[in-house]
Amino acid sequence: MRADAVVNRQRILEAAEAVFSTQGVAVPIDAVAERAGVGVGTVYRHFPTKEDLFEAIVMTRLEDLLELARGAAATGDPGPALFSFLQQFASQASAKHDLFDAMGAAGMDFKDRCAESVGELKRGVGLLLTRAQDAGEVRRDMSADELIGLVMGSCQAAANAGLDEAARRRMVSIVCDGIRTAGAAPD
Amino acid sequence: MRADAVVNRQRILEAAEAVFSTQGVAVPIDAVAERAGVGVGTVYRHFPTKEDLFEAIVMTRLEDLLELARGAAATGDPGPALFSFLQQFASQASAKHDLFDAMGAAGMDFKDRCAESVGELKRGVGLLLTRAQDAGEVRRDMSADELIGLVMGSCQAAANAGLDEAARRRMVSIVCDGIRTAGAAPD
DNA sequence: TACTATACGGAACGTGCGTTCCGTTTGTCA
DNA sequence: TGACAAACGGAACGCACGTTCCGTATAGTA
Repeated sequence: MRADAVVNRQRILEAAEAVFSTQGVAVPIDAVAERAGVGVGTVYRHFPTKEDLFEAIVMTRLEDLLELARGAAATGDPGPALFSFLQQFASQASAKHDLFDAMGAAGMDFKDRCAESVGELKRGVGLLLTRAQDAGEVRRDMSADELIGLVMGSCQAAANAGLDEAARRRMVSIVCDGIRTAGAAPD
Repeated sequence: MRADAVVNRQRILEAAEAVFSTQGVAVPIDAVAERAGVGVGTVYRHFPTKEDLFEAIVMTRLEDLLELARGAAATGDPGPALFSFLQQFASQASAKHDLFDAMGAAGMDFKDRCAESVGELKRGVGLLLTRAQDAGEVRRDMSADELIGLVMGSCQAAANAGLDEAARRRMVSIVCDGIRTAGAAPD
């Protein structure tokens, strides 16, 4: 690969990361190209479709989150480990709007391609959840899907309504309190 | 207004109600026209823009919800009144996908037009909330915006993830439990 | 029944965006 | 430095969708 091609590829990835973060998947490819300082043709040589580019960005995001989940699983106290992870998850998702599109329905049919990674992340969260449930700190009548939905939903709603980070943290806290077993300390 | 025009207007409204419910605001006008059994031109004579049509549908939805909120406010026990209202709210929102678009960011700039109704609904929910807070049944460190965000977010996430009604009810229950003051009975 | 204002249908237009194409530029290597 | 493959830029294409336009059909009326 030619040297300038390597540089451009990197620039495109950085531009895409920035633009998708703030605008989500809906942003036109032209915006990515402009930000990267290249023509659209160049973007399409490196990433044959918009989905390919999006996939490249989101995959690393999902892997980071999975890493986070694994780290939490290695932490001592199951309940707090889960709650702390959920806050970090929410923080990531709020900063990177593309994650909404990746995990929810984005219109794009790229869901299939990321399905594996999303599934892996869900299993990771599931592990954290069952561990907390087995420790008796979290109610049993719920799934990882529902938990992720609650947290992602909060993030999305907070973003839509223009709420600040404090509000979002509070919303996630409410979810955490809601999944606690009655006996566990609410603080 | 001519008799056939009256009939068509009604058909268009019914078709729009049905189509927006299941597909949200993203559905093309052609789909509404086809379902109503009329041409697109006819749709546009009755509703000059897509936003006008959408507005007509969503307005009645918002009014219904406001009615629901007022009814709940007249109910005896502040806590249960709020919780029961939230479940009904969620049930409505899940059945009518356009409500997501109406209350969240829909891309469309029709938000301004419904802003008044949405604001009224928010105030209605706010009343229910403060009543429950004053009764000591719900935590004070939260706003109506956050509560609505939590419930709408749950609905949207449940819809995106293909979760069933039972899961959605559980999610809303978790939110309800999360906003309860520590002392209140979780059931 | 004949006339006219009203309403209808759907082809056509404008715009935005994903994607492709091709003439031009540039890195690489002898 | 000269030549060629690789890469570039951006105009152009195709499609989807909101909206408009106009020739045709029809409800209402005398």
